[in-house]
Amino acid sequence: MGAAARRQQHKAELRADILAAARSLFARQGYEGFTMRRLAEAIGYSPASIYLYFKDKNEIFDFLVEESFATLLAALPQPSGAPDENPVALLKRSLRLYVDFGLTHPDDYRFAFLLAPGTRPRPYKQRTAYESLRAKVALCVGEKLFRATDVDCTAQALWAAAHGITSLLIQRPNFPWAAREKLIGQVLDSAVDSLLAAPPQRARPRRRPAP
Amino acid sequence: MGAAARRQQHKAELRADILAAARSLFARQGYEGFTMRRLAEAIGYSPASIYLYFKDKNEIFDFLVEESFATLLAALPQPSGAPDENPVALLKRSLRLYVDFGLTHPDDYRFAFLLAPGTRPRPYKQRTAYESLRAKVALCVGEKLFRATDVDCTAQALWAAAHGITSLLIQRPNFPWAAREKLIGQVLDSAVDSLLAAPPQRARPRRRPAP
Amino acid sequence: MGAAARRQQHKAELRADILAAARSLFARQGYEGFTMRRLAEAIGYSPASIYLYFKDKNEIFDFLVEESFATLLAALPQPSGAPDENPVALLKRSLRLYVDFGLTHPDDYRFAFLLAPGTRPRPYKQRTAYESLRAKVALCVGEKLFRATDVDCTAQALWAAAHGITSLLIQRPNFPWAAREKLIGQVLDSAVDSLLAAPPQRARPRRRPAP
Amino acid sequence: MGAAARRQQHKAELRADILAAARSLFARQGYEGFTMRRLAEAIGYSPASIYLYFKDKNEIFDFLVEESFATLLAALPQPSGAPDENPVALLKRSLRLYVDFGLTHPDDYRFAFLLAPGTRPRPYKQRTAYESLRAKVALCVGEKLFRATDVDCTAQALWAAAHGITSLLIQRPNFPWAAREKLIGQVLDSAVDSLLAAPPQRARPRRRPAP
DNA sequence: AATGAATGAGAGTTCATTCAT
DNA sequence: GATGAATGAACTCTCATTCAT
Repeated sequence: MGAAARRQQHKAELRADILAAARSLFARQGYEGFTMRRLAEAIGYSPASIYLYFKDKNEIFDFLVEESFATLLAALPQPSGAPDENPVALLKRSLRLYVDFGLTHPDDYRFAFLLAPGTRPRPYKQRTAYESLRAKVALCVGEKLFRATDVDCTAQALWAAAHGITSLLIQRPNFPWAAREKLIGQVLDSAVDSLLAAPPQRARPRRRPAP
Repeated sequence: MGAAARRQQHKAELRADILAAARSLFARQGYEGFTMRRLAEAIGYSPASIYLYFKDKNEIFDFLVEESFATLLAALPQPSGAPDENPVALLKRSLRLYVDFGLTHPDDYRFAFLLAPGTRPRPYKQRTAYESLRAKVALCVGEKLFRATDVDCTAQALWAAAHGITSLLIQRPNFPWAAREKLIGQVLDSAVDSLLAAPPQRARPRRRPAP
Repeated sequence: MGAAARRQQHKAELRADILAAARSLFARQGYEGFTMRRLAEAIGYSPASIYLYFKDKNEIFDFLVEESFATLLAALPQPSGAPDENPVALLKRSLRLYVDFGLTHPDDYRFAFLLAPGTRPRPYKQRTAYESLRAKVALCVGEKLFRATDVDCTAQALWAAAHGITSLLIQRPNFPWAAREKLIGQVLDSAVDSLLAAPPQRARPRRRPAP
Repeated sequence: MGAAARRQQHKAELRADILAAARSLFARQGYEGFTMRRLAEAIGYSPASIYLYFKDKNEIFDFLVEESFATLLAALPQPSGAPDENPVALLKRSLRLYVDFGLTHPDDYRFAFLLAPGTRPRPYKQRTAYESLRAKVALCVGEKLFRATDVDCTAQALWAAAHGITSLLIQRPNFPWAAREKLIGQVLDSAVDSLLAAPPQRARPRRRPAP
């Protein structure tokens, strides 16, 4: 029994090693630049061994995509997570977490949104991440905090903004970007604030003298 | 003479055919997935024939990237194009043209911004497109039409928004997007309007008379 | 254990087969005329298999050149081999062994001295073979057995003679050569005997008794 | 007529240009490294044009080999050239001219004796050059100037010596050779002098008779 | 469970050569 | 006479994958 368990554990560990190495290679070399030989080398096993754990190169790729979405979902705040929080604040926090996830897990983000999606179109968990965002937007709309009422359109516009800055920062690391914090803040604030039913504090020109 | 001219023209046409086929293949298969043999098949010639027109695979790719940027630049409104236009309106029109370019020339957009930029880092015309946007933002800032004064940060935030919606629409054609017009409008309006020194007309709750 | 050993041996044998076939092909076709495909066919394996044993075509070629020089060096008599031997006799024996090596290992000789040396210039073991000859000449000169005192010039002249007859016999197998033994003997004897301080026994008309 | 003659001459000139360029390329790159494209470039014509003058690559090569032998033959002294000359002196002069020809026309020498002869075995004019040497040796033997009586064996031994030094000097230009003049002299003198019926004056310190 | 050995398929590229113009 | 255009065949080398051990 102990031996079997140990074997089981070794197998799980090796599988995890393969996936970790594969993720790094895929992210660094792209789908086609990735080779099973290099993966085998990276984990210190023979190429043939990989086939004991995965059917083929594609299966590894697909698994990683799924996993990356799962990781992303886990990183986003759960709708029920902070019950008393202002829905707009929650939304902003979510968007910010989304961007931060991309910047701290660029490989995952690449898998989820940037890697060869045209070539290999399949219905991933992708939708779920969007649903998570949509739910938070729906909350704001439901509480009439937003002028707009089209939940889908609004959620998608926010996603576009968040994805835009995230993907650019990841894919163009050598571009002379402005201060990262300020830049991300401006993108997200612009996207959210302009939706508010009442102009946000910070944005309103104070003291309007009576005519 | 007539024969020479005809030959000249045929050559130019074939060259254009090769480029068109190559662009499509690169965009659909990525850099590594693209093969000279498939390109040859696509144009109905032998692989060797391609080498009469281009030195190698790389030269084709590089040419297409440059060309795509050039096409994009040509599609953007020239700064001096409409002298009397409101700078903000010009900026909005530019962003809209940028998005439209991506949607009507998705392959070009892919070459310019989505294809394997990390793997093959080279100094493309990329920067010029950004400069074009930056100049328009500078105009708005110069005329104090924007609250923000950091030209780079603002321009980059706008680029992020435009790129975000463009790339998502291109790369996820099967996603159940909201009405395209409305969606694009919302993304760009949000991004620009929130920058304005005075709240935009349309967005401001008109003087609500005290009851 | 037995299985591993058997595998080991098979691998070594196959490697040797590849080298043998490659040597023959290189010698018959020259560097450029040699192809990996033909080599693969010659050994009854796929082209890809060769790459399990050698990095590339160049590595095979380089190995064969080195090996041929090593084989030649091993075939030459060691200077300290026969301490009591007359230095001139040792020298003659060396030259004769050199020629015999070329004739019995024509492919090796081709690699060492005839194959595309201008095109692929590299610092092979070449020099060592010459040093071996030079040392023997130096012995003769040191013991004042030769008239000449320029060791290098003498050694090189002897090399030229030996190389001349060897290379001609190898490269022109269809030429109507005189009796091989006699021919080689004449070339080498001429080259060495003419160097002797005192006319060699055999060549001098013995003590002519006064009539 | 004038036009036709001019055309004729142009054709002959171009043909000569092709051959000259081809010789240089073959000698520098070897048989396989030579390409029709490079040849075309060298002469400033299109590859197709070459085929108006020569059937194919092989024909060019074969012609050059023949031509090189012809050039060599022309360089050797004609047997009847210097009627009163000492046959041994004539022989020595011939051998020396042979070596000098190789050193001053290394490309020709390569074609005649060094280039891929195993791969493309054909009955060239080769024999004639040997016959020329053989005739001179026969003269010496006929006049009893040599101890040896085997004309073929002797001629071949001399050829071997001359070829040995010539080919080494051509193929190993970077080897640290002794003074060229001295080296060639030693090789040829050794080869010829050792054949003489009576030891040559110069070489043996004869018992100096008291005056 | 692990792998050494092997390979069919295919990559980019270059070649000698042909032929209509 | 000259060539631009074209190509079939061949090149070296790498890939994902299989299978006996």
